[in-house]
Amino acid sequence: MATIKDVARKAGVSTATVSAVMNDSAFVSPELRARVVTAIRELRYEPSQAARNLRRNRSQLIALAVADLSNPFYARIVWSAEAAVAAWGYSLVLFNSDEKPDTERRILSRIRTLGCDGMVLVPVGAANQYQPHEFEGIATVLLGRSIEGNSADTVTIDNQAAGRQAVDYLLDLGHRRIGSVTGPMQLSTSKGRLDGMIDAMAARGLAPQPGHVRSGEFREEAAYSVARDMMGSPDRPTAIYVANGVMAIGVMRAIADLGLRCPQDVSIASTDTVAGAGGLKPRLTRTEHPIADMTNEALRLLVDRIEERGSEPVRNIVFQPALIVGESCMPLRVEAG
Amino acid sequence: MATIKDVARKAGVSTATVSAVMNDSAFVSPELRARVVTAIRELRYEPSQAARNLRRNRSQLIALAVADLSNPFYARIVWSAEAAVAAWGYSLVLFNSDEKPDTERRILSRIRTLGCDGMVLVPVGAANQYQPHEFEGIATVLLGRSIEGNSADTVTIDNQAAGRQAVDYLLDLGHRRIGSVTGPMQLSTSKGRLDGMIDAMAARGLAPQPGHVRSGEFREEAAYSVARDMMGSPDRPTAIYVANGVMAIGVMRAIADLGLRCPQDVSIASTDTVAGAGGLKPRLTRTEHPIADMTNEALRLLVDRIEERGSEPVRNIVFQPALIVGESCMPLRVEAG
DNA sequence: GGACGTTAGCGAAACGGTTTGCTGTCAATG
DNA sequence: CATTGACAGCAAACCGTTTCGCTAACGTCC
Repeated sequence: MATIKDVARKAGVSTATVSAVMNDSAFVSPELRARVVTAIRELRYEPSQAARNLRRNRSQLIALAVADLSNPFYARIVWSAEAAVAAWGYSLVLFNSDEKPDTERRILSRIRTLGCDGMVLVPVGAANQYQPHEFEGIATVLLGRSIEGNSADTVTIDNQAAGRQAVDYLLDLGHRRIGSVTGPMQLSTSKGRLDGMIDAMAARGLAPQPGHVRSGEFREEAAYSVARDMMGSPDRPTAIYVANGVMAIGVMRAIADLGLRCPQDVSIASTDTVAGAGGLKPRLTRTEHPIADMTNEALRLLVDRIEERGSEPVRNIVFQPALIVGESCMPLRVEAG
Repeated sequence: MATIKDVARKAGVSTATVSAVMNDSAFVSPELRARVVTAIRELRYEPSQAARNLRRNRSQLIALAVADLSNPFYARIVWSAEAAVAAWGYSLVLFNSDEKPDTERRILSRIRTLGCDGMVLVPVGAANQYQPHEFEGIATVLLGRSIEGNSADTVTIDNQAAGRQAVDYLLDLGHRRIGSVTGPMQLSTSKGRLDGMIDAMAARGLAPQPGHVRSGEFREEAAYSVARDMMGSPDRPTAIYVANGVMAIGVMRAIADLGLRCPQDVSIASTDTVAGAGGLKPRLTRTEHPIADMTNEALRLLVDRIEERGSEPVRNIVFQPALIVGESCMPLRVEAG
């Protein structure tokens, strides 16, 4: 590996001049510049990022820590984030906390020692599990979920609106006994979506029955067993609002295994899905997030923080969900004429 | 941020001693060790990875460059790779070449300047597009696809076997007019799978009709238009072998849009799918790859190369595909008694 | 008791860049 | 002609570690 000294020697100049040429950081006469450029090409010189990092105290690395890489929703975020990070001239270091606060803690520490210039984090823990020093000295944007009391920038969706939209749709179809399969209650997303549901029902003088609201991990399996349990009883709901995409798949599987049909016997609406890349039948009625836009915005905010160093006020960007009507819902059949 | 010098001063020792304590690289008397440990804790000292990288010429970074992050197949690889990389004590830097050789070239250069200790690459170009120096001095494992003439370790599947298995299955169902929608011919995967198909047919004295073999980008849209074209003509095939998962979705969509049914009118078999996370209906008959195993193996080989420095012989690991029978194929209906 | 081996710990030289003065040159100016 | 200013380019300091080679101090053995 050629170093800057080799280039300098070959071109008959000082290393400072080579550095100036590399970075366009000072004027260099055309003649010398040409000699340097030639030497660089001939030696196939590439500057050592490590040395540069040490001196500049920068790493050109942006960390992304998502909650669950097996979830297509996060895979989609990763896709967008890679493109955005590259476009800003950084490289993406990827972490998966797998919804485990302990793993997340290790990741935060790792991000710190790697010296990443900034991080985009989808937090998985309850607000009180975070230490302030875990965020000190590193630009941070929280994506999708927020942490109460944390002073980082956030990019989220309006979860209450999502729950409200989906459940309003079910109510408009005539459903009254509506259940919900939702995520862990310590997460802002789960809580917001459920609140939205309760709002929507309350606005019509209704409330979900106690046994019809179940929460569990944001995973297909958890949703499957919860739904199977809930839908087994005779006073089962006629419609279900599911808080995320992979859970919706679990719920649909549970319903099929119970011998029920969707949408004829049970209507299903969800939030946040990318499930099945369009191939799932019936296609889910759902509220979608503008994932790519959200991710781009998160990186815009982050790069802004990294490069401005300024202490602008905290920014909380909230995106609105949009209802996408599929084939997973039907008007309530009146059971006795 | 406290440096090693601050710690040394506070503990009344030299930086060499602090370093020895940090790395357990030399014997330090219990007394001094205790003083150093205290100082480290009190100053909340964390060594600068940048300085360490410069000195050790290591970055603890492993790069993964995949061909298409929007493809669930690669998303699955990313998931496995993140876990494996973390388990080996490295961090994952992720790149997406988006099937573009130019982008890939930039990525390779970026990986080099970042000083990644190694890389796992899903190559997207033809063999003659690579310069030997692009792989010099950095441990490399090619995953999924190989590059003819390249001396890196590889982890691939037996593509011919995959094509053969899938097409044999279609032949066993009685199909004779079998078509194929496959990927770009400069890729080892596309070529191998098609060869396998041709082998299987040749073994029964058959050959695909010229217009029934179409290749295009490994994308849903490309497959859609190619399939629509091929299936529009009256002598259309009764079965199609599709070379990858996202293409299979495109083909199924094309068939539905042409008013044909799968499997009643057209049987479809594919290779390499993770499509639709199990939700796709009808479920595809396909040959699957052990993606997680392949990825783990790739990282095992890579870490081995990184840490052994030895010049063991090149290793080419080939995994066997397995046929998974879904509902997308039917026996050929005899058209005239 | 001197020669010699061990060994804990230290000082200083790397590692490969960037950046800050500083120097020497040359043209313009009074 | 002496002074000044602009400016191209350089030498050296610096970033925060690791590591090599050395030095004392100490115990051992003839």
